[in-house]
Amino acid sequence: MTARNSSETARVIPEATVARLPVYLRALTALAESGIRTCSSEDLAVAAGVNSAKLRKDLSYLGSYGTRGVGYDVDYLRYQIAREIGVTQDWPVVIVGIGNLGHALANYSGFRSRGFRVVALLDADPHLHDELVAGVAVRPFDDLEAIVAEHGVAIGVIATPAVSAQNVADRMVAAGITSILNFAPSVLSVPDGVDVRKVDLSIELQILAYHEQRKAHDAAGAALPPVEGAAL
Amino acid sequence: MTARNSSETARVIPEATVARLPVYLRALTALAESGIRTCSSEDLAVAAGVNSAKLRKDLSYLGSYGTRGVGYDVDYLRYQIAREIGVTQDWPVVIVGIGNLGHALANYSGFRSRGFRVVALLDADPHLHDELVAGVAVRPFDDLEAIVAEHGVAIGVIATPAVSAQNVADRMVAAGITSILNFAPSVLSVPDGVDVRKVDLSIELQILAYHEQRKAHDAAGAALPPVEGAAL
DNA sequence: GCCATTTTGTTCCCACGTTCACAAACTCCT
DNA sequence: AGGAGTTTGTGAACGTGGGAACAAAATGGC
Repeated sequence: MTARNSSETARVIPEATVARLPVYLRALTALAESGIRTCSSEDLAVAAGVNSAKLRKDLSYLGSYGTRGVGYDVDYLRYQIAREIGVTQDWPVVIVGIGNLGHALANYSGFRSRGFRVVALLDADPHLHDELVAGVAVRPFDDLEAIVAEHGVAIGVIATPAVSAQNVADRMVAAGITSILNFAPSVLSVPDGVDVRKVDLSIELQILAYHEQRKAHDAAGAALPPVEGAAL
Repeated sequence: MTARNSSETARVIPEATVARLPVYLRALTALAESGIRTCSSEDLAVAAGVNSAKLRKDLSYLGSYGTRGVGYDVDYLRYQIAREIGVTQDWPVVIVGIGNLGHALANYSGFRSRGFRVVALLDADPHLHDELVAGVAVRPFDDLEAIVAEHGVAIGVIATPAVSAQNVADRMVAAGITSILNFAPSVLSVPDGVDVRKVDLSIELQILAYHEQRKAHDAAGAALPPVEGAAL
């Protein structure tokens, strides 16, 4: 029951909607770059790959930013979503674990262009220290606390092997980080109030493999005659 | 109604359950490596970071592999889940787009250890051709069809820039690939029967940023008096 | 053999998310 | 100005998923 700002209405955006807002943002940016000034919910829904009713309901959680009979002003809606997500401000980020994936993340241009600024790359391996990756020098993991304090870092990215991940997360939380993006294949336990999101490359492939196997299985089952030979 | 195997029951596993099976598999592997032979649903639930009731319900979709009053045999359950997902067999995979992320994916050991074999790395850039990445030579993108046909590839990974992603997906589908893991920040349109899963690094960060902003906002809102009354 | 104990498998119920369908509201044309 | 045509915003129905609670089944002690 914290005090609510009077200018905001209900202000309870469902988690599923939050996860789609960045997709809408990207679609709106693409439309804007095509020179399109106005779009209908149907247009935007197609660009974002969702149902238009869902899109309208999602946007309605933010407010009434469209005009009936007309549609949405691309730039205006884009700004409103960006403000809602928080990407109009600058988010300092630290990346821990500069292996192959850490390299790729440090070089990923999609971060900087969306308000995320990589302020430090950390690794426990001394051989990597002072090496420049994407123009940023790799520093010792023990510098974590100083860097977090100096830059006011709230978001940390873990790209270490699984065995180190929990230790890194503990140190991050102790240093004051409250949001963690975890690429290590391990379950992190963190205190309440700390958000963790997990990206697991091999899990995604395994989900695909399951469906792939089912396709093959179903096809074989449909192709073979169920009557003969299939002794029960 | 396609013909069903007589030994299988309903065999409709919810999507949410499918997404968790790889997590259970990983947790079981960790338990097995610790020398644990038997575990309760509670033990496994803790290791996987889920509720034990949910875990039991998930496993019940596969069959009755536990023993009441005892628990689950770790190795047996591990095999059953692996078989259900399909990771007991070998899945040839092609990766298209050998930039920073493509490099990281090619080197990711979590693939090979789970039944996924990278049979080819493809890139349109001739400068990369014949370069060895993780022991595999980079080949021209135009070799896609030949490689898919030769190895019977069903799963493709897209790690190209956004502008190329749809074209790569179209070529993959035409070549016979029916499951795509897309790391490019773009919405792919594919025909029915083709599965696409999307991993978007910057979207994950944006979701964290939203929650981070809300934390800061709530804290400020609790400390400061309401600002302006924007009544209608 | 029988009871107490443990733990699974399942049922029931609630909350969340998705989709349909439609009234409200805006533009444009005559 | 008024009506026809669009398109948003939302209420209501529907489906999926999560969690508590419990009956069923196994073990072990006596």
